[in-house]
Order: sequence, then C-alpha cells, then structure tokens
Amino acid sequence: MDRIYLTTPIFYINAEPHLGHTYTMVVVDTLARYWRSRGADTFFLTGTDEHGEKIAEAAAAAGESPKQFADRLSALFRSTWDECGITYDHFIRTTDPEHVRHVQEVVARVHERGDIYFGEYEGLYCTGCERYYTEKELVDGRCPDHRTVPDLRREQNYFFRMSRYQKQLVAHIEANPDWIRPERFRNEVLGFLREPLEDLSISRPKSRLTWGIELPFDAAFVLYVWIDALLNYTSAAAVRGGEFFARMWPAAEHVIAKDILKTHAIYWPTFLMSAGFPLYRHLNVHGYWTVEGQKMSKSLGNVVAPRDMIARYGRDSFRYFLLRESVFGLDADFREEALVGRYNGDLANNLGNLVSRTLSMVHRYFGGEVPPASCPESIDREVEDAFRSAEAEIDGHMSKLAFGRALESLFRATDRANKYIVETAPFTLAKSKSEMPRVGTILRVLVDALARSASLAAPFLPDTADRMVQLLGLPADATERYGADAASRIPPGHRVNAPVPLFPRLDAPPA
RNA sequence: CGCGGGGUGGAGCAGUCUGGUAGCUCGCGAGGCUCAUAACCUCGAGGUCGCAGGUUCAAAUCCUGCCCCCGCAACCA
Repeated sequence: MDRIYLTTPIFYINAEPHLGHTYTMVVVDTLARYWRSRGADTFFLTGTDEHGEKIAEAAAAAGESPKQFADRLSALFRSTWDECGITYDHFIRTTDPEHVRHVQEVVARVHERGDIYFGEYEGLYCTGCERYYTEKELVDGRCPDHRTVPDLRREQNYFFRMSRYQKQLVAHIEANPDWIRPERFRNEVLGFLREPLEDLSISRPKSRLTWGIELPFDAAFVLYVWIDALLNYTSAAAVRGGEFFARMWPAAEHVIAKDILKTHAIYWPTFLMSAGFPLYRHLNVHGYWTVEGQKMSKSLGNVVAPRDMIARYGRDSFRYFLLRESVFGLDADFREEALVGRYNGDLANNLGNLVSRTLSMVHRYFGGEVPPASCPESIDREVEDAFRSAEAEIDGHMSKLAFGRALESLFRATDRANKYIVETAPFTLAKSKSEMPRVGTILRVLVDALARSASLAAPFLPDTADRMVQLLGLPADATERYGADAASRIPPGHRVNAPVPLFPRLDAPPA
C-alpha cells in the first residue's frame, strides 16, 4: 500500500469543535503522519459541512446571513485544528465554488443515467422540526421533540434510485469482509440491508429551504444536504485533476463515528456506483466518548473543548490520551484523572525520564558529546532489538487501527531502555576511569534509543518528537523518515543539548 | 420476545473472531539503586474471567439458558 487518501467527516457547523471531533481528527492525523513517514503517497482531507436547514436556522438565530455564519464557524473549526497541530492537506467547505460545481456535475450525471426521478412523498411532518418522521420515531404518535401531532403531508421531490444498487452493495460487502471495519459495524450494515432499501429523497423545495446547492436540472429545488456533504470526498480529489483523482480516490480511507454509519455505508457507496466512481477502500468506524461515564451533551454541560485540554496539558498529552486510552471502534470514557495518570506514568516517568537521564549522563560524563561505541556487550543488542520489535509491532497494529497497542509497543521499548540503565549501571561504572569506554558505549546505545524513540513516536506525539530531535541536536526533519535507521545519523562527537523535562510531572488533576 | 454495548485481581481496561500456562496500566506490600522529572529497578500479595449447564483431552474464549448494568428525544465525532 503506497497510496492513502484519508478523510474525516466534514463537520456540521452547528456546534463548536469538541472532544468527539477532535478524536476523529487526531486519529486521522496520526494515520496521515504515520503513512507519510513510511513514504506512502498520502493525502489528508477535512473540512466543514455548511448547507441545510439547521445552519440556516442557526444563522438566523445569530442574526447573520447563512454565509456569514458559515464563514465564522468554519474558521473556528479550522483554527482549532491548526492549534491542535493537525496536518490536513486540504480543508474543504461545501460552500466552495469548486465543490458546488463538482456536486452539480455529478448529480447531473446521475440524473442523466436515469437514477433520479421526480415523485411524491407522503409522510408525517412536524412543522416545529421541519422534517418528516417515520411512525417508529414518534412517541405515542407525537413528535418526540415538540409533543405535537405531526401533519400528514405530501411533497413533491426528486428521489435517488438507491434501491437499484442494493444487491450490488450487498455483494460488495460480502466480497470484501474488511471493507467496513471493525466487523460489528459491517454486521450492522448487513442488518440494514436485509430489508429492502427505499429510494432516497434528495431534494428540498426552495419554498422551504434555499440554503443549499441548486439542482442542475431544476432550479426550484436545492440538494439534500447529505448528498452535498458526501460528495466532498470526491470533490477535493476532482479539483486536483483527473490524474490525481484516478490515482488517489480509490485509495480512500474514510474515518467516521458510528452515528453516520448508514449515510457512509449505504447512501454514499450506492451514489458512487450510480455516478460511475470507484468505491472507497475502507470505511473505518469508531465509537463515542463519554465524559466521566456520562454521555457528552450540551444540556449536561460536560462538553470537552479541545482548546481547554491543550491549554491545560499540551497537545501531545491530550492526543496521547485519546489514542492510548481507547480501542478503535469501541466507546471510551474521558476522565481527566486518567489523562493525568497516563501523562505521569507513560510520558513523564517512562519516556521523559529516559530522555532526561540519558542526556544528563552524556553531559555529566562526556561534556555533552556523544561517545563512540568502543566497548560493546551483548546486552546492548537487547535495546536495539526492543526498538526493532517495536517498529514491526507498530506496523502491525497501525494496519488494524490499534493505536493503543501501537503505543504500548513503543513504550515497551523505551521501558526496556530504562531497565538497561539499571542493569548496566553506567553511573556506577563511571566511578572508575578504566570503565569509561564502556560507559560511553552504554550512553551511545541510549542516545540511539532516543533517536529511535523520536522517530517511532513522531506520528503519535509530533511535538514531543520535535523536542527530542532538538535536544539531540539533530536537524528538524529528522523524524520525517520513519524507522530504526534514525540513529545511524548521529556521529561520535556529535553534541547533544542539556536535558529539559519534556513532561514535568503533574501532581493532581485540577478540579 | 425492540436494538445495541458491557459484566476479567482494589480501580480502569486488553484478551473472546483464529479454545491450550489469565495480561496491561494504576494502586498496594517488601527490598534495591541514585544517572534521572519525589523518578528508576527487582520481588510479592491479590482473579472460581456475571451465574448455570453443554461441547472438548482442554473453555475467559465455542453452544444453550438465565441474571445484572449502560445507551437508544435533541445537540453530536
């Protein structure tokens, strides 16, 4: 696999960025950094979803035009990701003119193909919600939100012949067992698909909503927001030209949260089939975060804002916690106390301390110059092997999105290096002059271990890797290439900087 | 018979698909070291893997039944 086109959902801008969005971003950013460092042709797409009824309403409530509102919120998302150090390649907005053009082109093609027809929809409509409900969604025949009895309404709209592609979709899912992963979500989709698919209403009359993309074949309607939103994925590739599209789009890896499984596993692929595009390579579905055991919600007031966490703990610590403490695909619980525990246990005591004690000894015993490995012993190899194993394990885990496991592997290696210091006791040997060559060799092994740690940690802990590289006196791009050869570029006599604690220990979680 | 997730040493979790000495982090107890961020290292205590049956040479893992917990209005990854 030498190509990868990574996507996050484009976030709907009726809420501010929170823990959930951030998790998705961190996951994809980590994948992007990882694949880039492995030399893969990598593209990372994110953005904002800005059309639709809810945005129009929210804008009105804020006393702004929809476009003004969208500009403001989109900028907020973008700046939040910039502050988090997210390395996206393209930030798409569904209000971008190129996107609008792409959407209209594709919708026109699907229409020409005969997969869009004009029809009438009859359903139970709640005027308060401005949407239709199915009988199942109603509570005692009333709108669950407004407690009112919905009207039976008819509306004429355009429909996408989703039903036409059901068989083909089921066949694809069955032929590609890991196309939707983890498996529980694949099973859920196959469950949906046991029932006949209904065609999808893909228009809204302008009499009801104007904040959307106009249908290319009927100016009286705008496109249903989900079709508009899903097409962001191909849109961003298409604007880069046909060659880019042909090369990268089939390597698409979508990362989403479980709430939008149906749109991505059913609406999207059937629409792609109709449009004549290849399907994406994988749909990767993750779970939700609870906060201190409770559902995160505005009404409970427990929404975790990424900016607050970064301000309090730093980017890498927050990021580390999200990756280390969750299993991709399962729900996870965010507890600040646990974050502090991870910070102290893994980042400060294990990795940070290894950096500290190694550099400290290089300075104390060799004036900051990396000594030559003039006196090797067999135990030295165990440290090198630990990092080599870690690298192989990380590769295995990353291909399965097992971020927590990957980090575990990395920290097993740094832990091995910490034990090595006690086992070889260079600080004891240093008391006798004749042992100094051996002391130097031990420190050389440790400096190499630091370089390797930085290299392996870079996708997960980018700031930390940069700081380690700086402390080691290596060029800033030293972590860009991944792998165990990271160490080989440090010649004897190379000067390293004096240690600065990477992760000052935190005593207690703030209240 | 609504759907889904979960029940593994004191806490939080992994392992369950592809049965075969029950693992990780934290906490706890004892000892050690001093290069280091009150860190680090070693050893130890602590589990009938929700319950009951079944399959098997062998079950946390597969099968059956049962019990308990959580989520399923909206916001929303």
